[in-house]
Amino acid sequence: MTQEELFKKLIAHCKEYGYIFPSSEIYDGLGAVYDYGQNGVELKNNIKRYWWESMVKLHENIVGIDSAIFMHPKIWEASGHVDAFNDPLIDNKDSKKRYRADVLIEEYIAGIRGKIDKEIAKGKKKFGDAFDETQFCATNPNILRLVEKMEAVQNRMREALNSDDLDALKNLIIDCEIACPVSGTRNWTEVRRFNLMFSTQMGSVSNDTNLIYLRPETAQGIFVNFLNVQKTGRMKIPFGIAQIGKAFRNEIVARQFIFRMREFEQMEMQFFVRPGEEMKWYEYWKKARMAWHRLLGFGNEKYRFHDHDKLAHYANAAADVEFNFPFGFKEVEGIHSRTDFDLGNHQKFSGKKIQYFDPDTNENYVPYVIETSIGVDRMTLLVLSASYDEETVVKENGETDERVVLRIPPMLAPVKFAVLPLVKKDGLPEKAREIMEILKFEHNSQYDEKDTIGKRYRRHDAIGTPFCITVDRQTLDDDTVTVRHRDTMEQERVQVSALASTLDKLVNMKYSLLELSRVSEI
RNA sequence: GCGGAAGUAGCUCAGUUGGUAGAGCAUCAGCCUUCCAAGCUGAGGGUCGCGAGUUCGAACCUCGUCUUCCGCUCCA
Repeated sequence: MTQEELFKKLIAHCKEYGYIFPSSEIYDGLGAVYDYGQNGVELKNNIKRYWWESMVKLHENIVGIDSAIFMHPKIWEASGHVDAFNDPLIDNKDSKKRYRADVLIEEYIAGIRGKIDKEIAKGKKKFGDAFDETQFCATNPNILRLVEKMEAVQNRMREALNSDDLDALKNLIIDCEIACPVSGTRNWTEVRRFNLMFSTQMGSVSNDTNLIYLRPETAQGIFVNFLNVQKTGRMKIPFGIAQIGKAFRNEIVARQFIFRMREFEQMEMQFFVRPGEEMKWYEYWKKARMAWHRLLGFGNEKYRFHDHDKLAHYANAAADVEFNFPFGFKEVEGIHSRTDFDLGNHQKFSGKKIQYFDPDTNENYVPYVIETSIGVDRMTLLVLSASYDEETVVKENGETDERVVLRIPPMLAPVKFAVLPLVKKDGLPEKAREIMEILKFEHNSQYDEKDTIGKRYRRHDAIGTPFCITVDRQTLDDDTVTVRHRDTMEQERVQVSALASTLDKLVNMKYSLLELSRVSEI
């Protein structure tokens, strides 16, 4: 089976077993929007809890917040999103390549500048020591012509960008005879502007409304609350603020199931540090985050770091945690050293002093920030794709059979226990209900008496239930049940009175967190 | 956005040169009772993605449109 087939099967499985549905499906769906079903929401909540507790519960210097999706429009100017997320784009119809229209023109201008430099170099060679660059440029006809052309192009571009005239940009590209570097043709589409931020209006009176953006990332909610949290929580640097929440990006291309959605959920933690110490903490968080991933036990070889060469406008170091999805190694989490860019810019744009007085150094400064930012939906997809397995089982009579099993780490599984009476008579259902009444207060449990026991086991394999507890006639005699393990299909007999405590060790998240706190110590 | 592939029951898919829809599994009810999915009986469920066009007649042909998957690009 190819990875592509596997991915398609996974998507079908997610729908069939109540994990993930296309949004608005009865109306033909809505592009790149998905809903989580009865099992998906449990898995997603467990992932969020694993993250939140590993951050907020295990670190006494990390606290959480929950900031609003609507924020003051100026925040997105300060963060750089208004500029960075608002590109004029143009496609070459032959090569199918997409470019930023202004970048194409900038490159063209750079080309002219190169020609001018060449002319100057020629002049230098010709006149030697007597060469006067200013004089030369003011008189050389070739240079004068090139400069005039360059300035004309620059002016036209500036004018077009300032007046938001996309047709003028297109015309400029046509007039300059700019060709696609790949195809070499000048077969261009219209210039279009893609604002990656969703917007809406705030205020109900139409002529008195403000344009409000849906946040494209949760991080800014943390930065603008830096002082609130630092002061009210009496936080001392280094400390972190964590947040889980929805963010929205109007992606041009949103695909690959829940990997890239227009509405998505992030788990972000901004860690504030003393300037100059950021690289130490950057390394710390790279290590700590990788440990968090690896503890899930999907195999260390499925993860790798991708260090960025080209950095975003806010960062001085950045790495991605990549996971080997069915469609290749892709980013699931980013760890960024954001310097003082965000807090500094908010200080500038808001006019409020956003600084920290460090009692150890007796200094006031704008803290540096290390960010860890992970996509909840991507993490959910990671768990599902890593857990999905089609296993060939050999039956007692020698025949082979296939079972589909989601090997979700027990602490993340939507349903922990299934309580099953072997048959639907002789008081077994009643006994099973009794056990159910105990277990349902411990962990998410399901009762099922329909169909043969084998069918029920397979049904729970398919949704990833780690343990099936089967009540048989022997249970009525000695108060023991069979515990059937999802991964090995092995069974053991356990006293009903010991059931909750025995199984708790296998499914309770706290044991994993304990393990994590050991491995992340530096 | 452009190109490629696809869309028929909850799922996987049949459906002949155009003649008003089928199977298996699943679901529900009942019978049976057996620790690894296929025992028996019965039932429900589809305006064939949507909209036009051609035709006496369209799941099938034509056009448009929507959605999904793959490639290009970006990112959590």
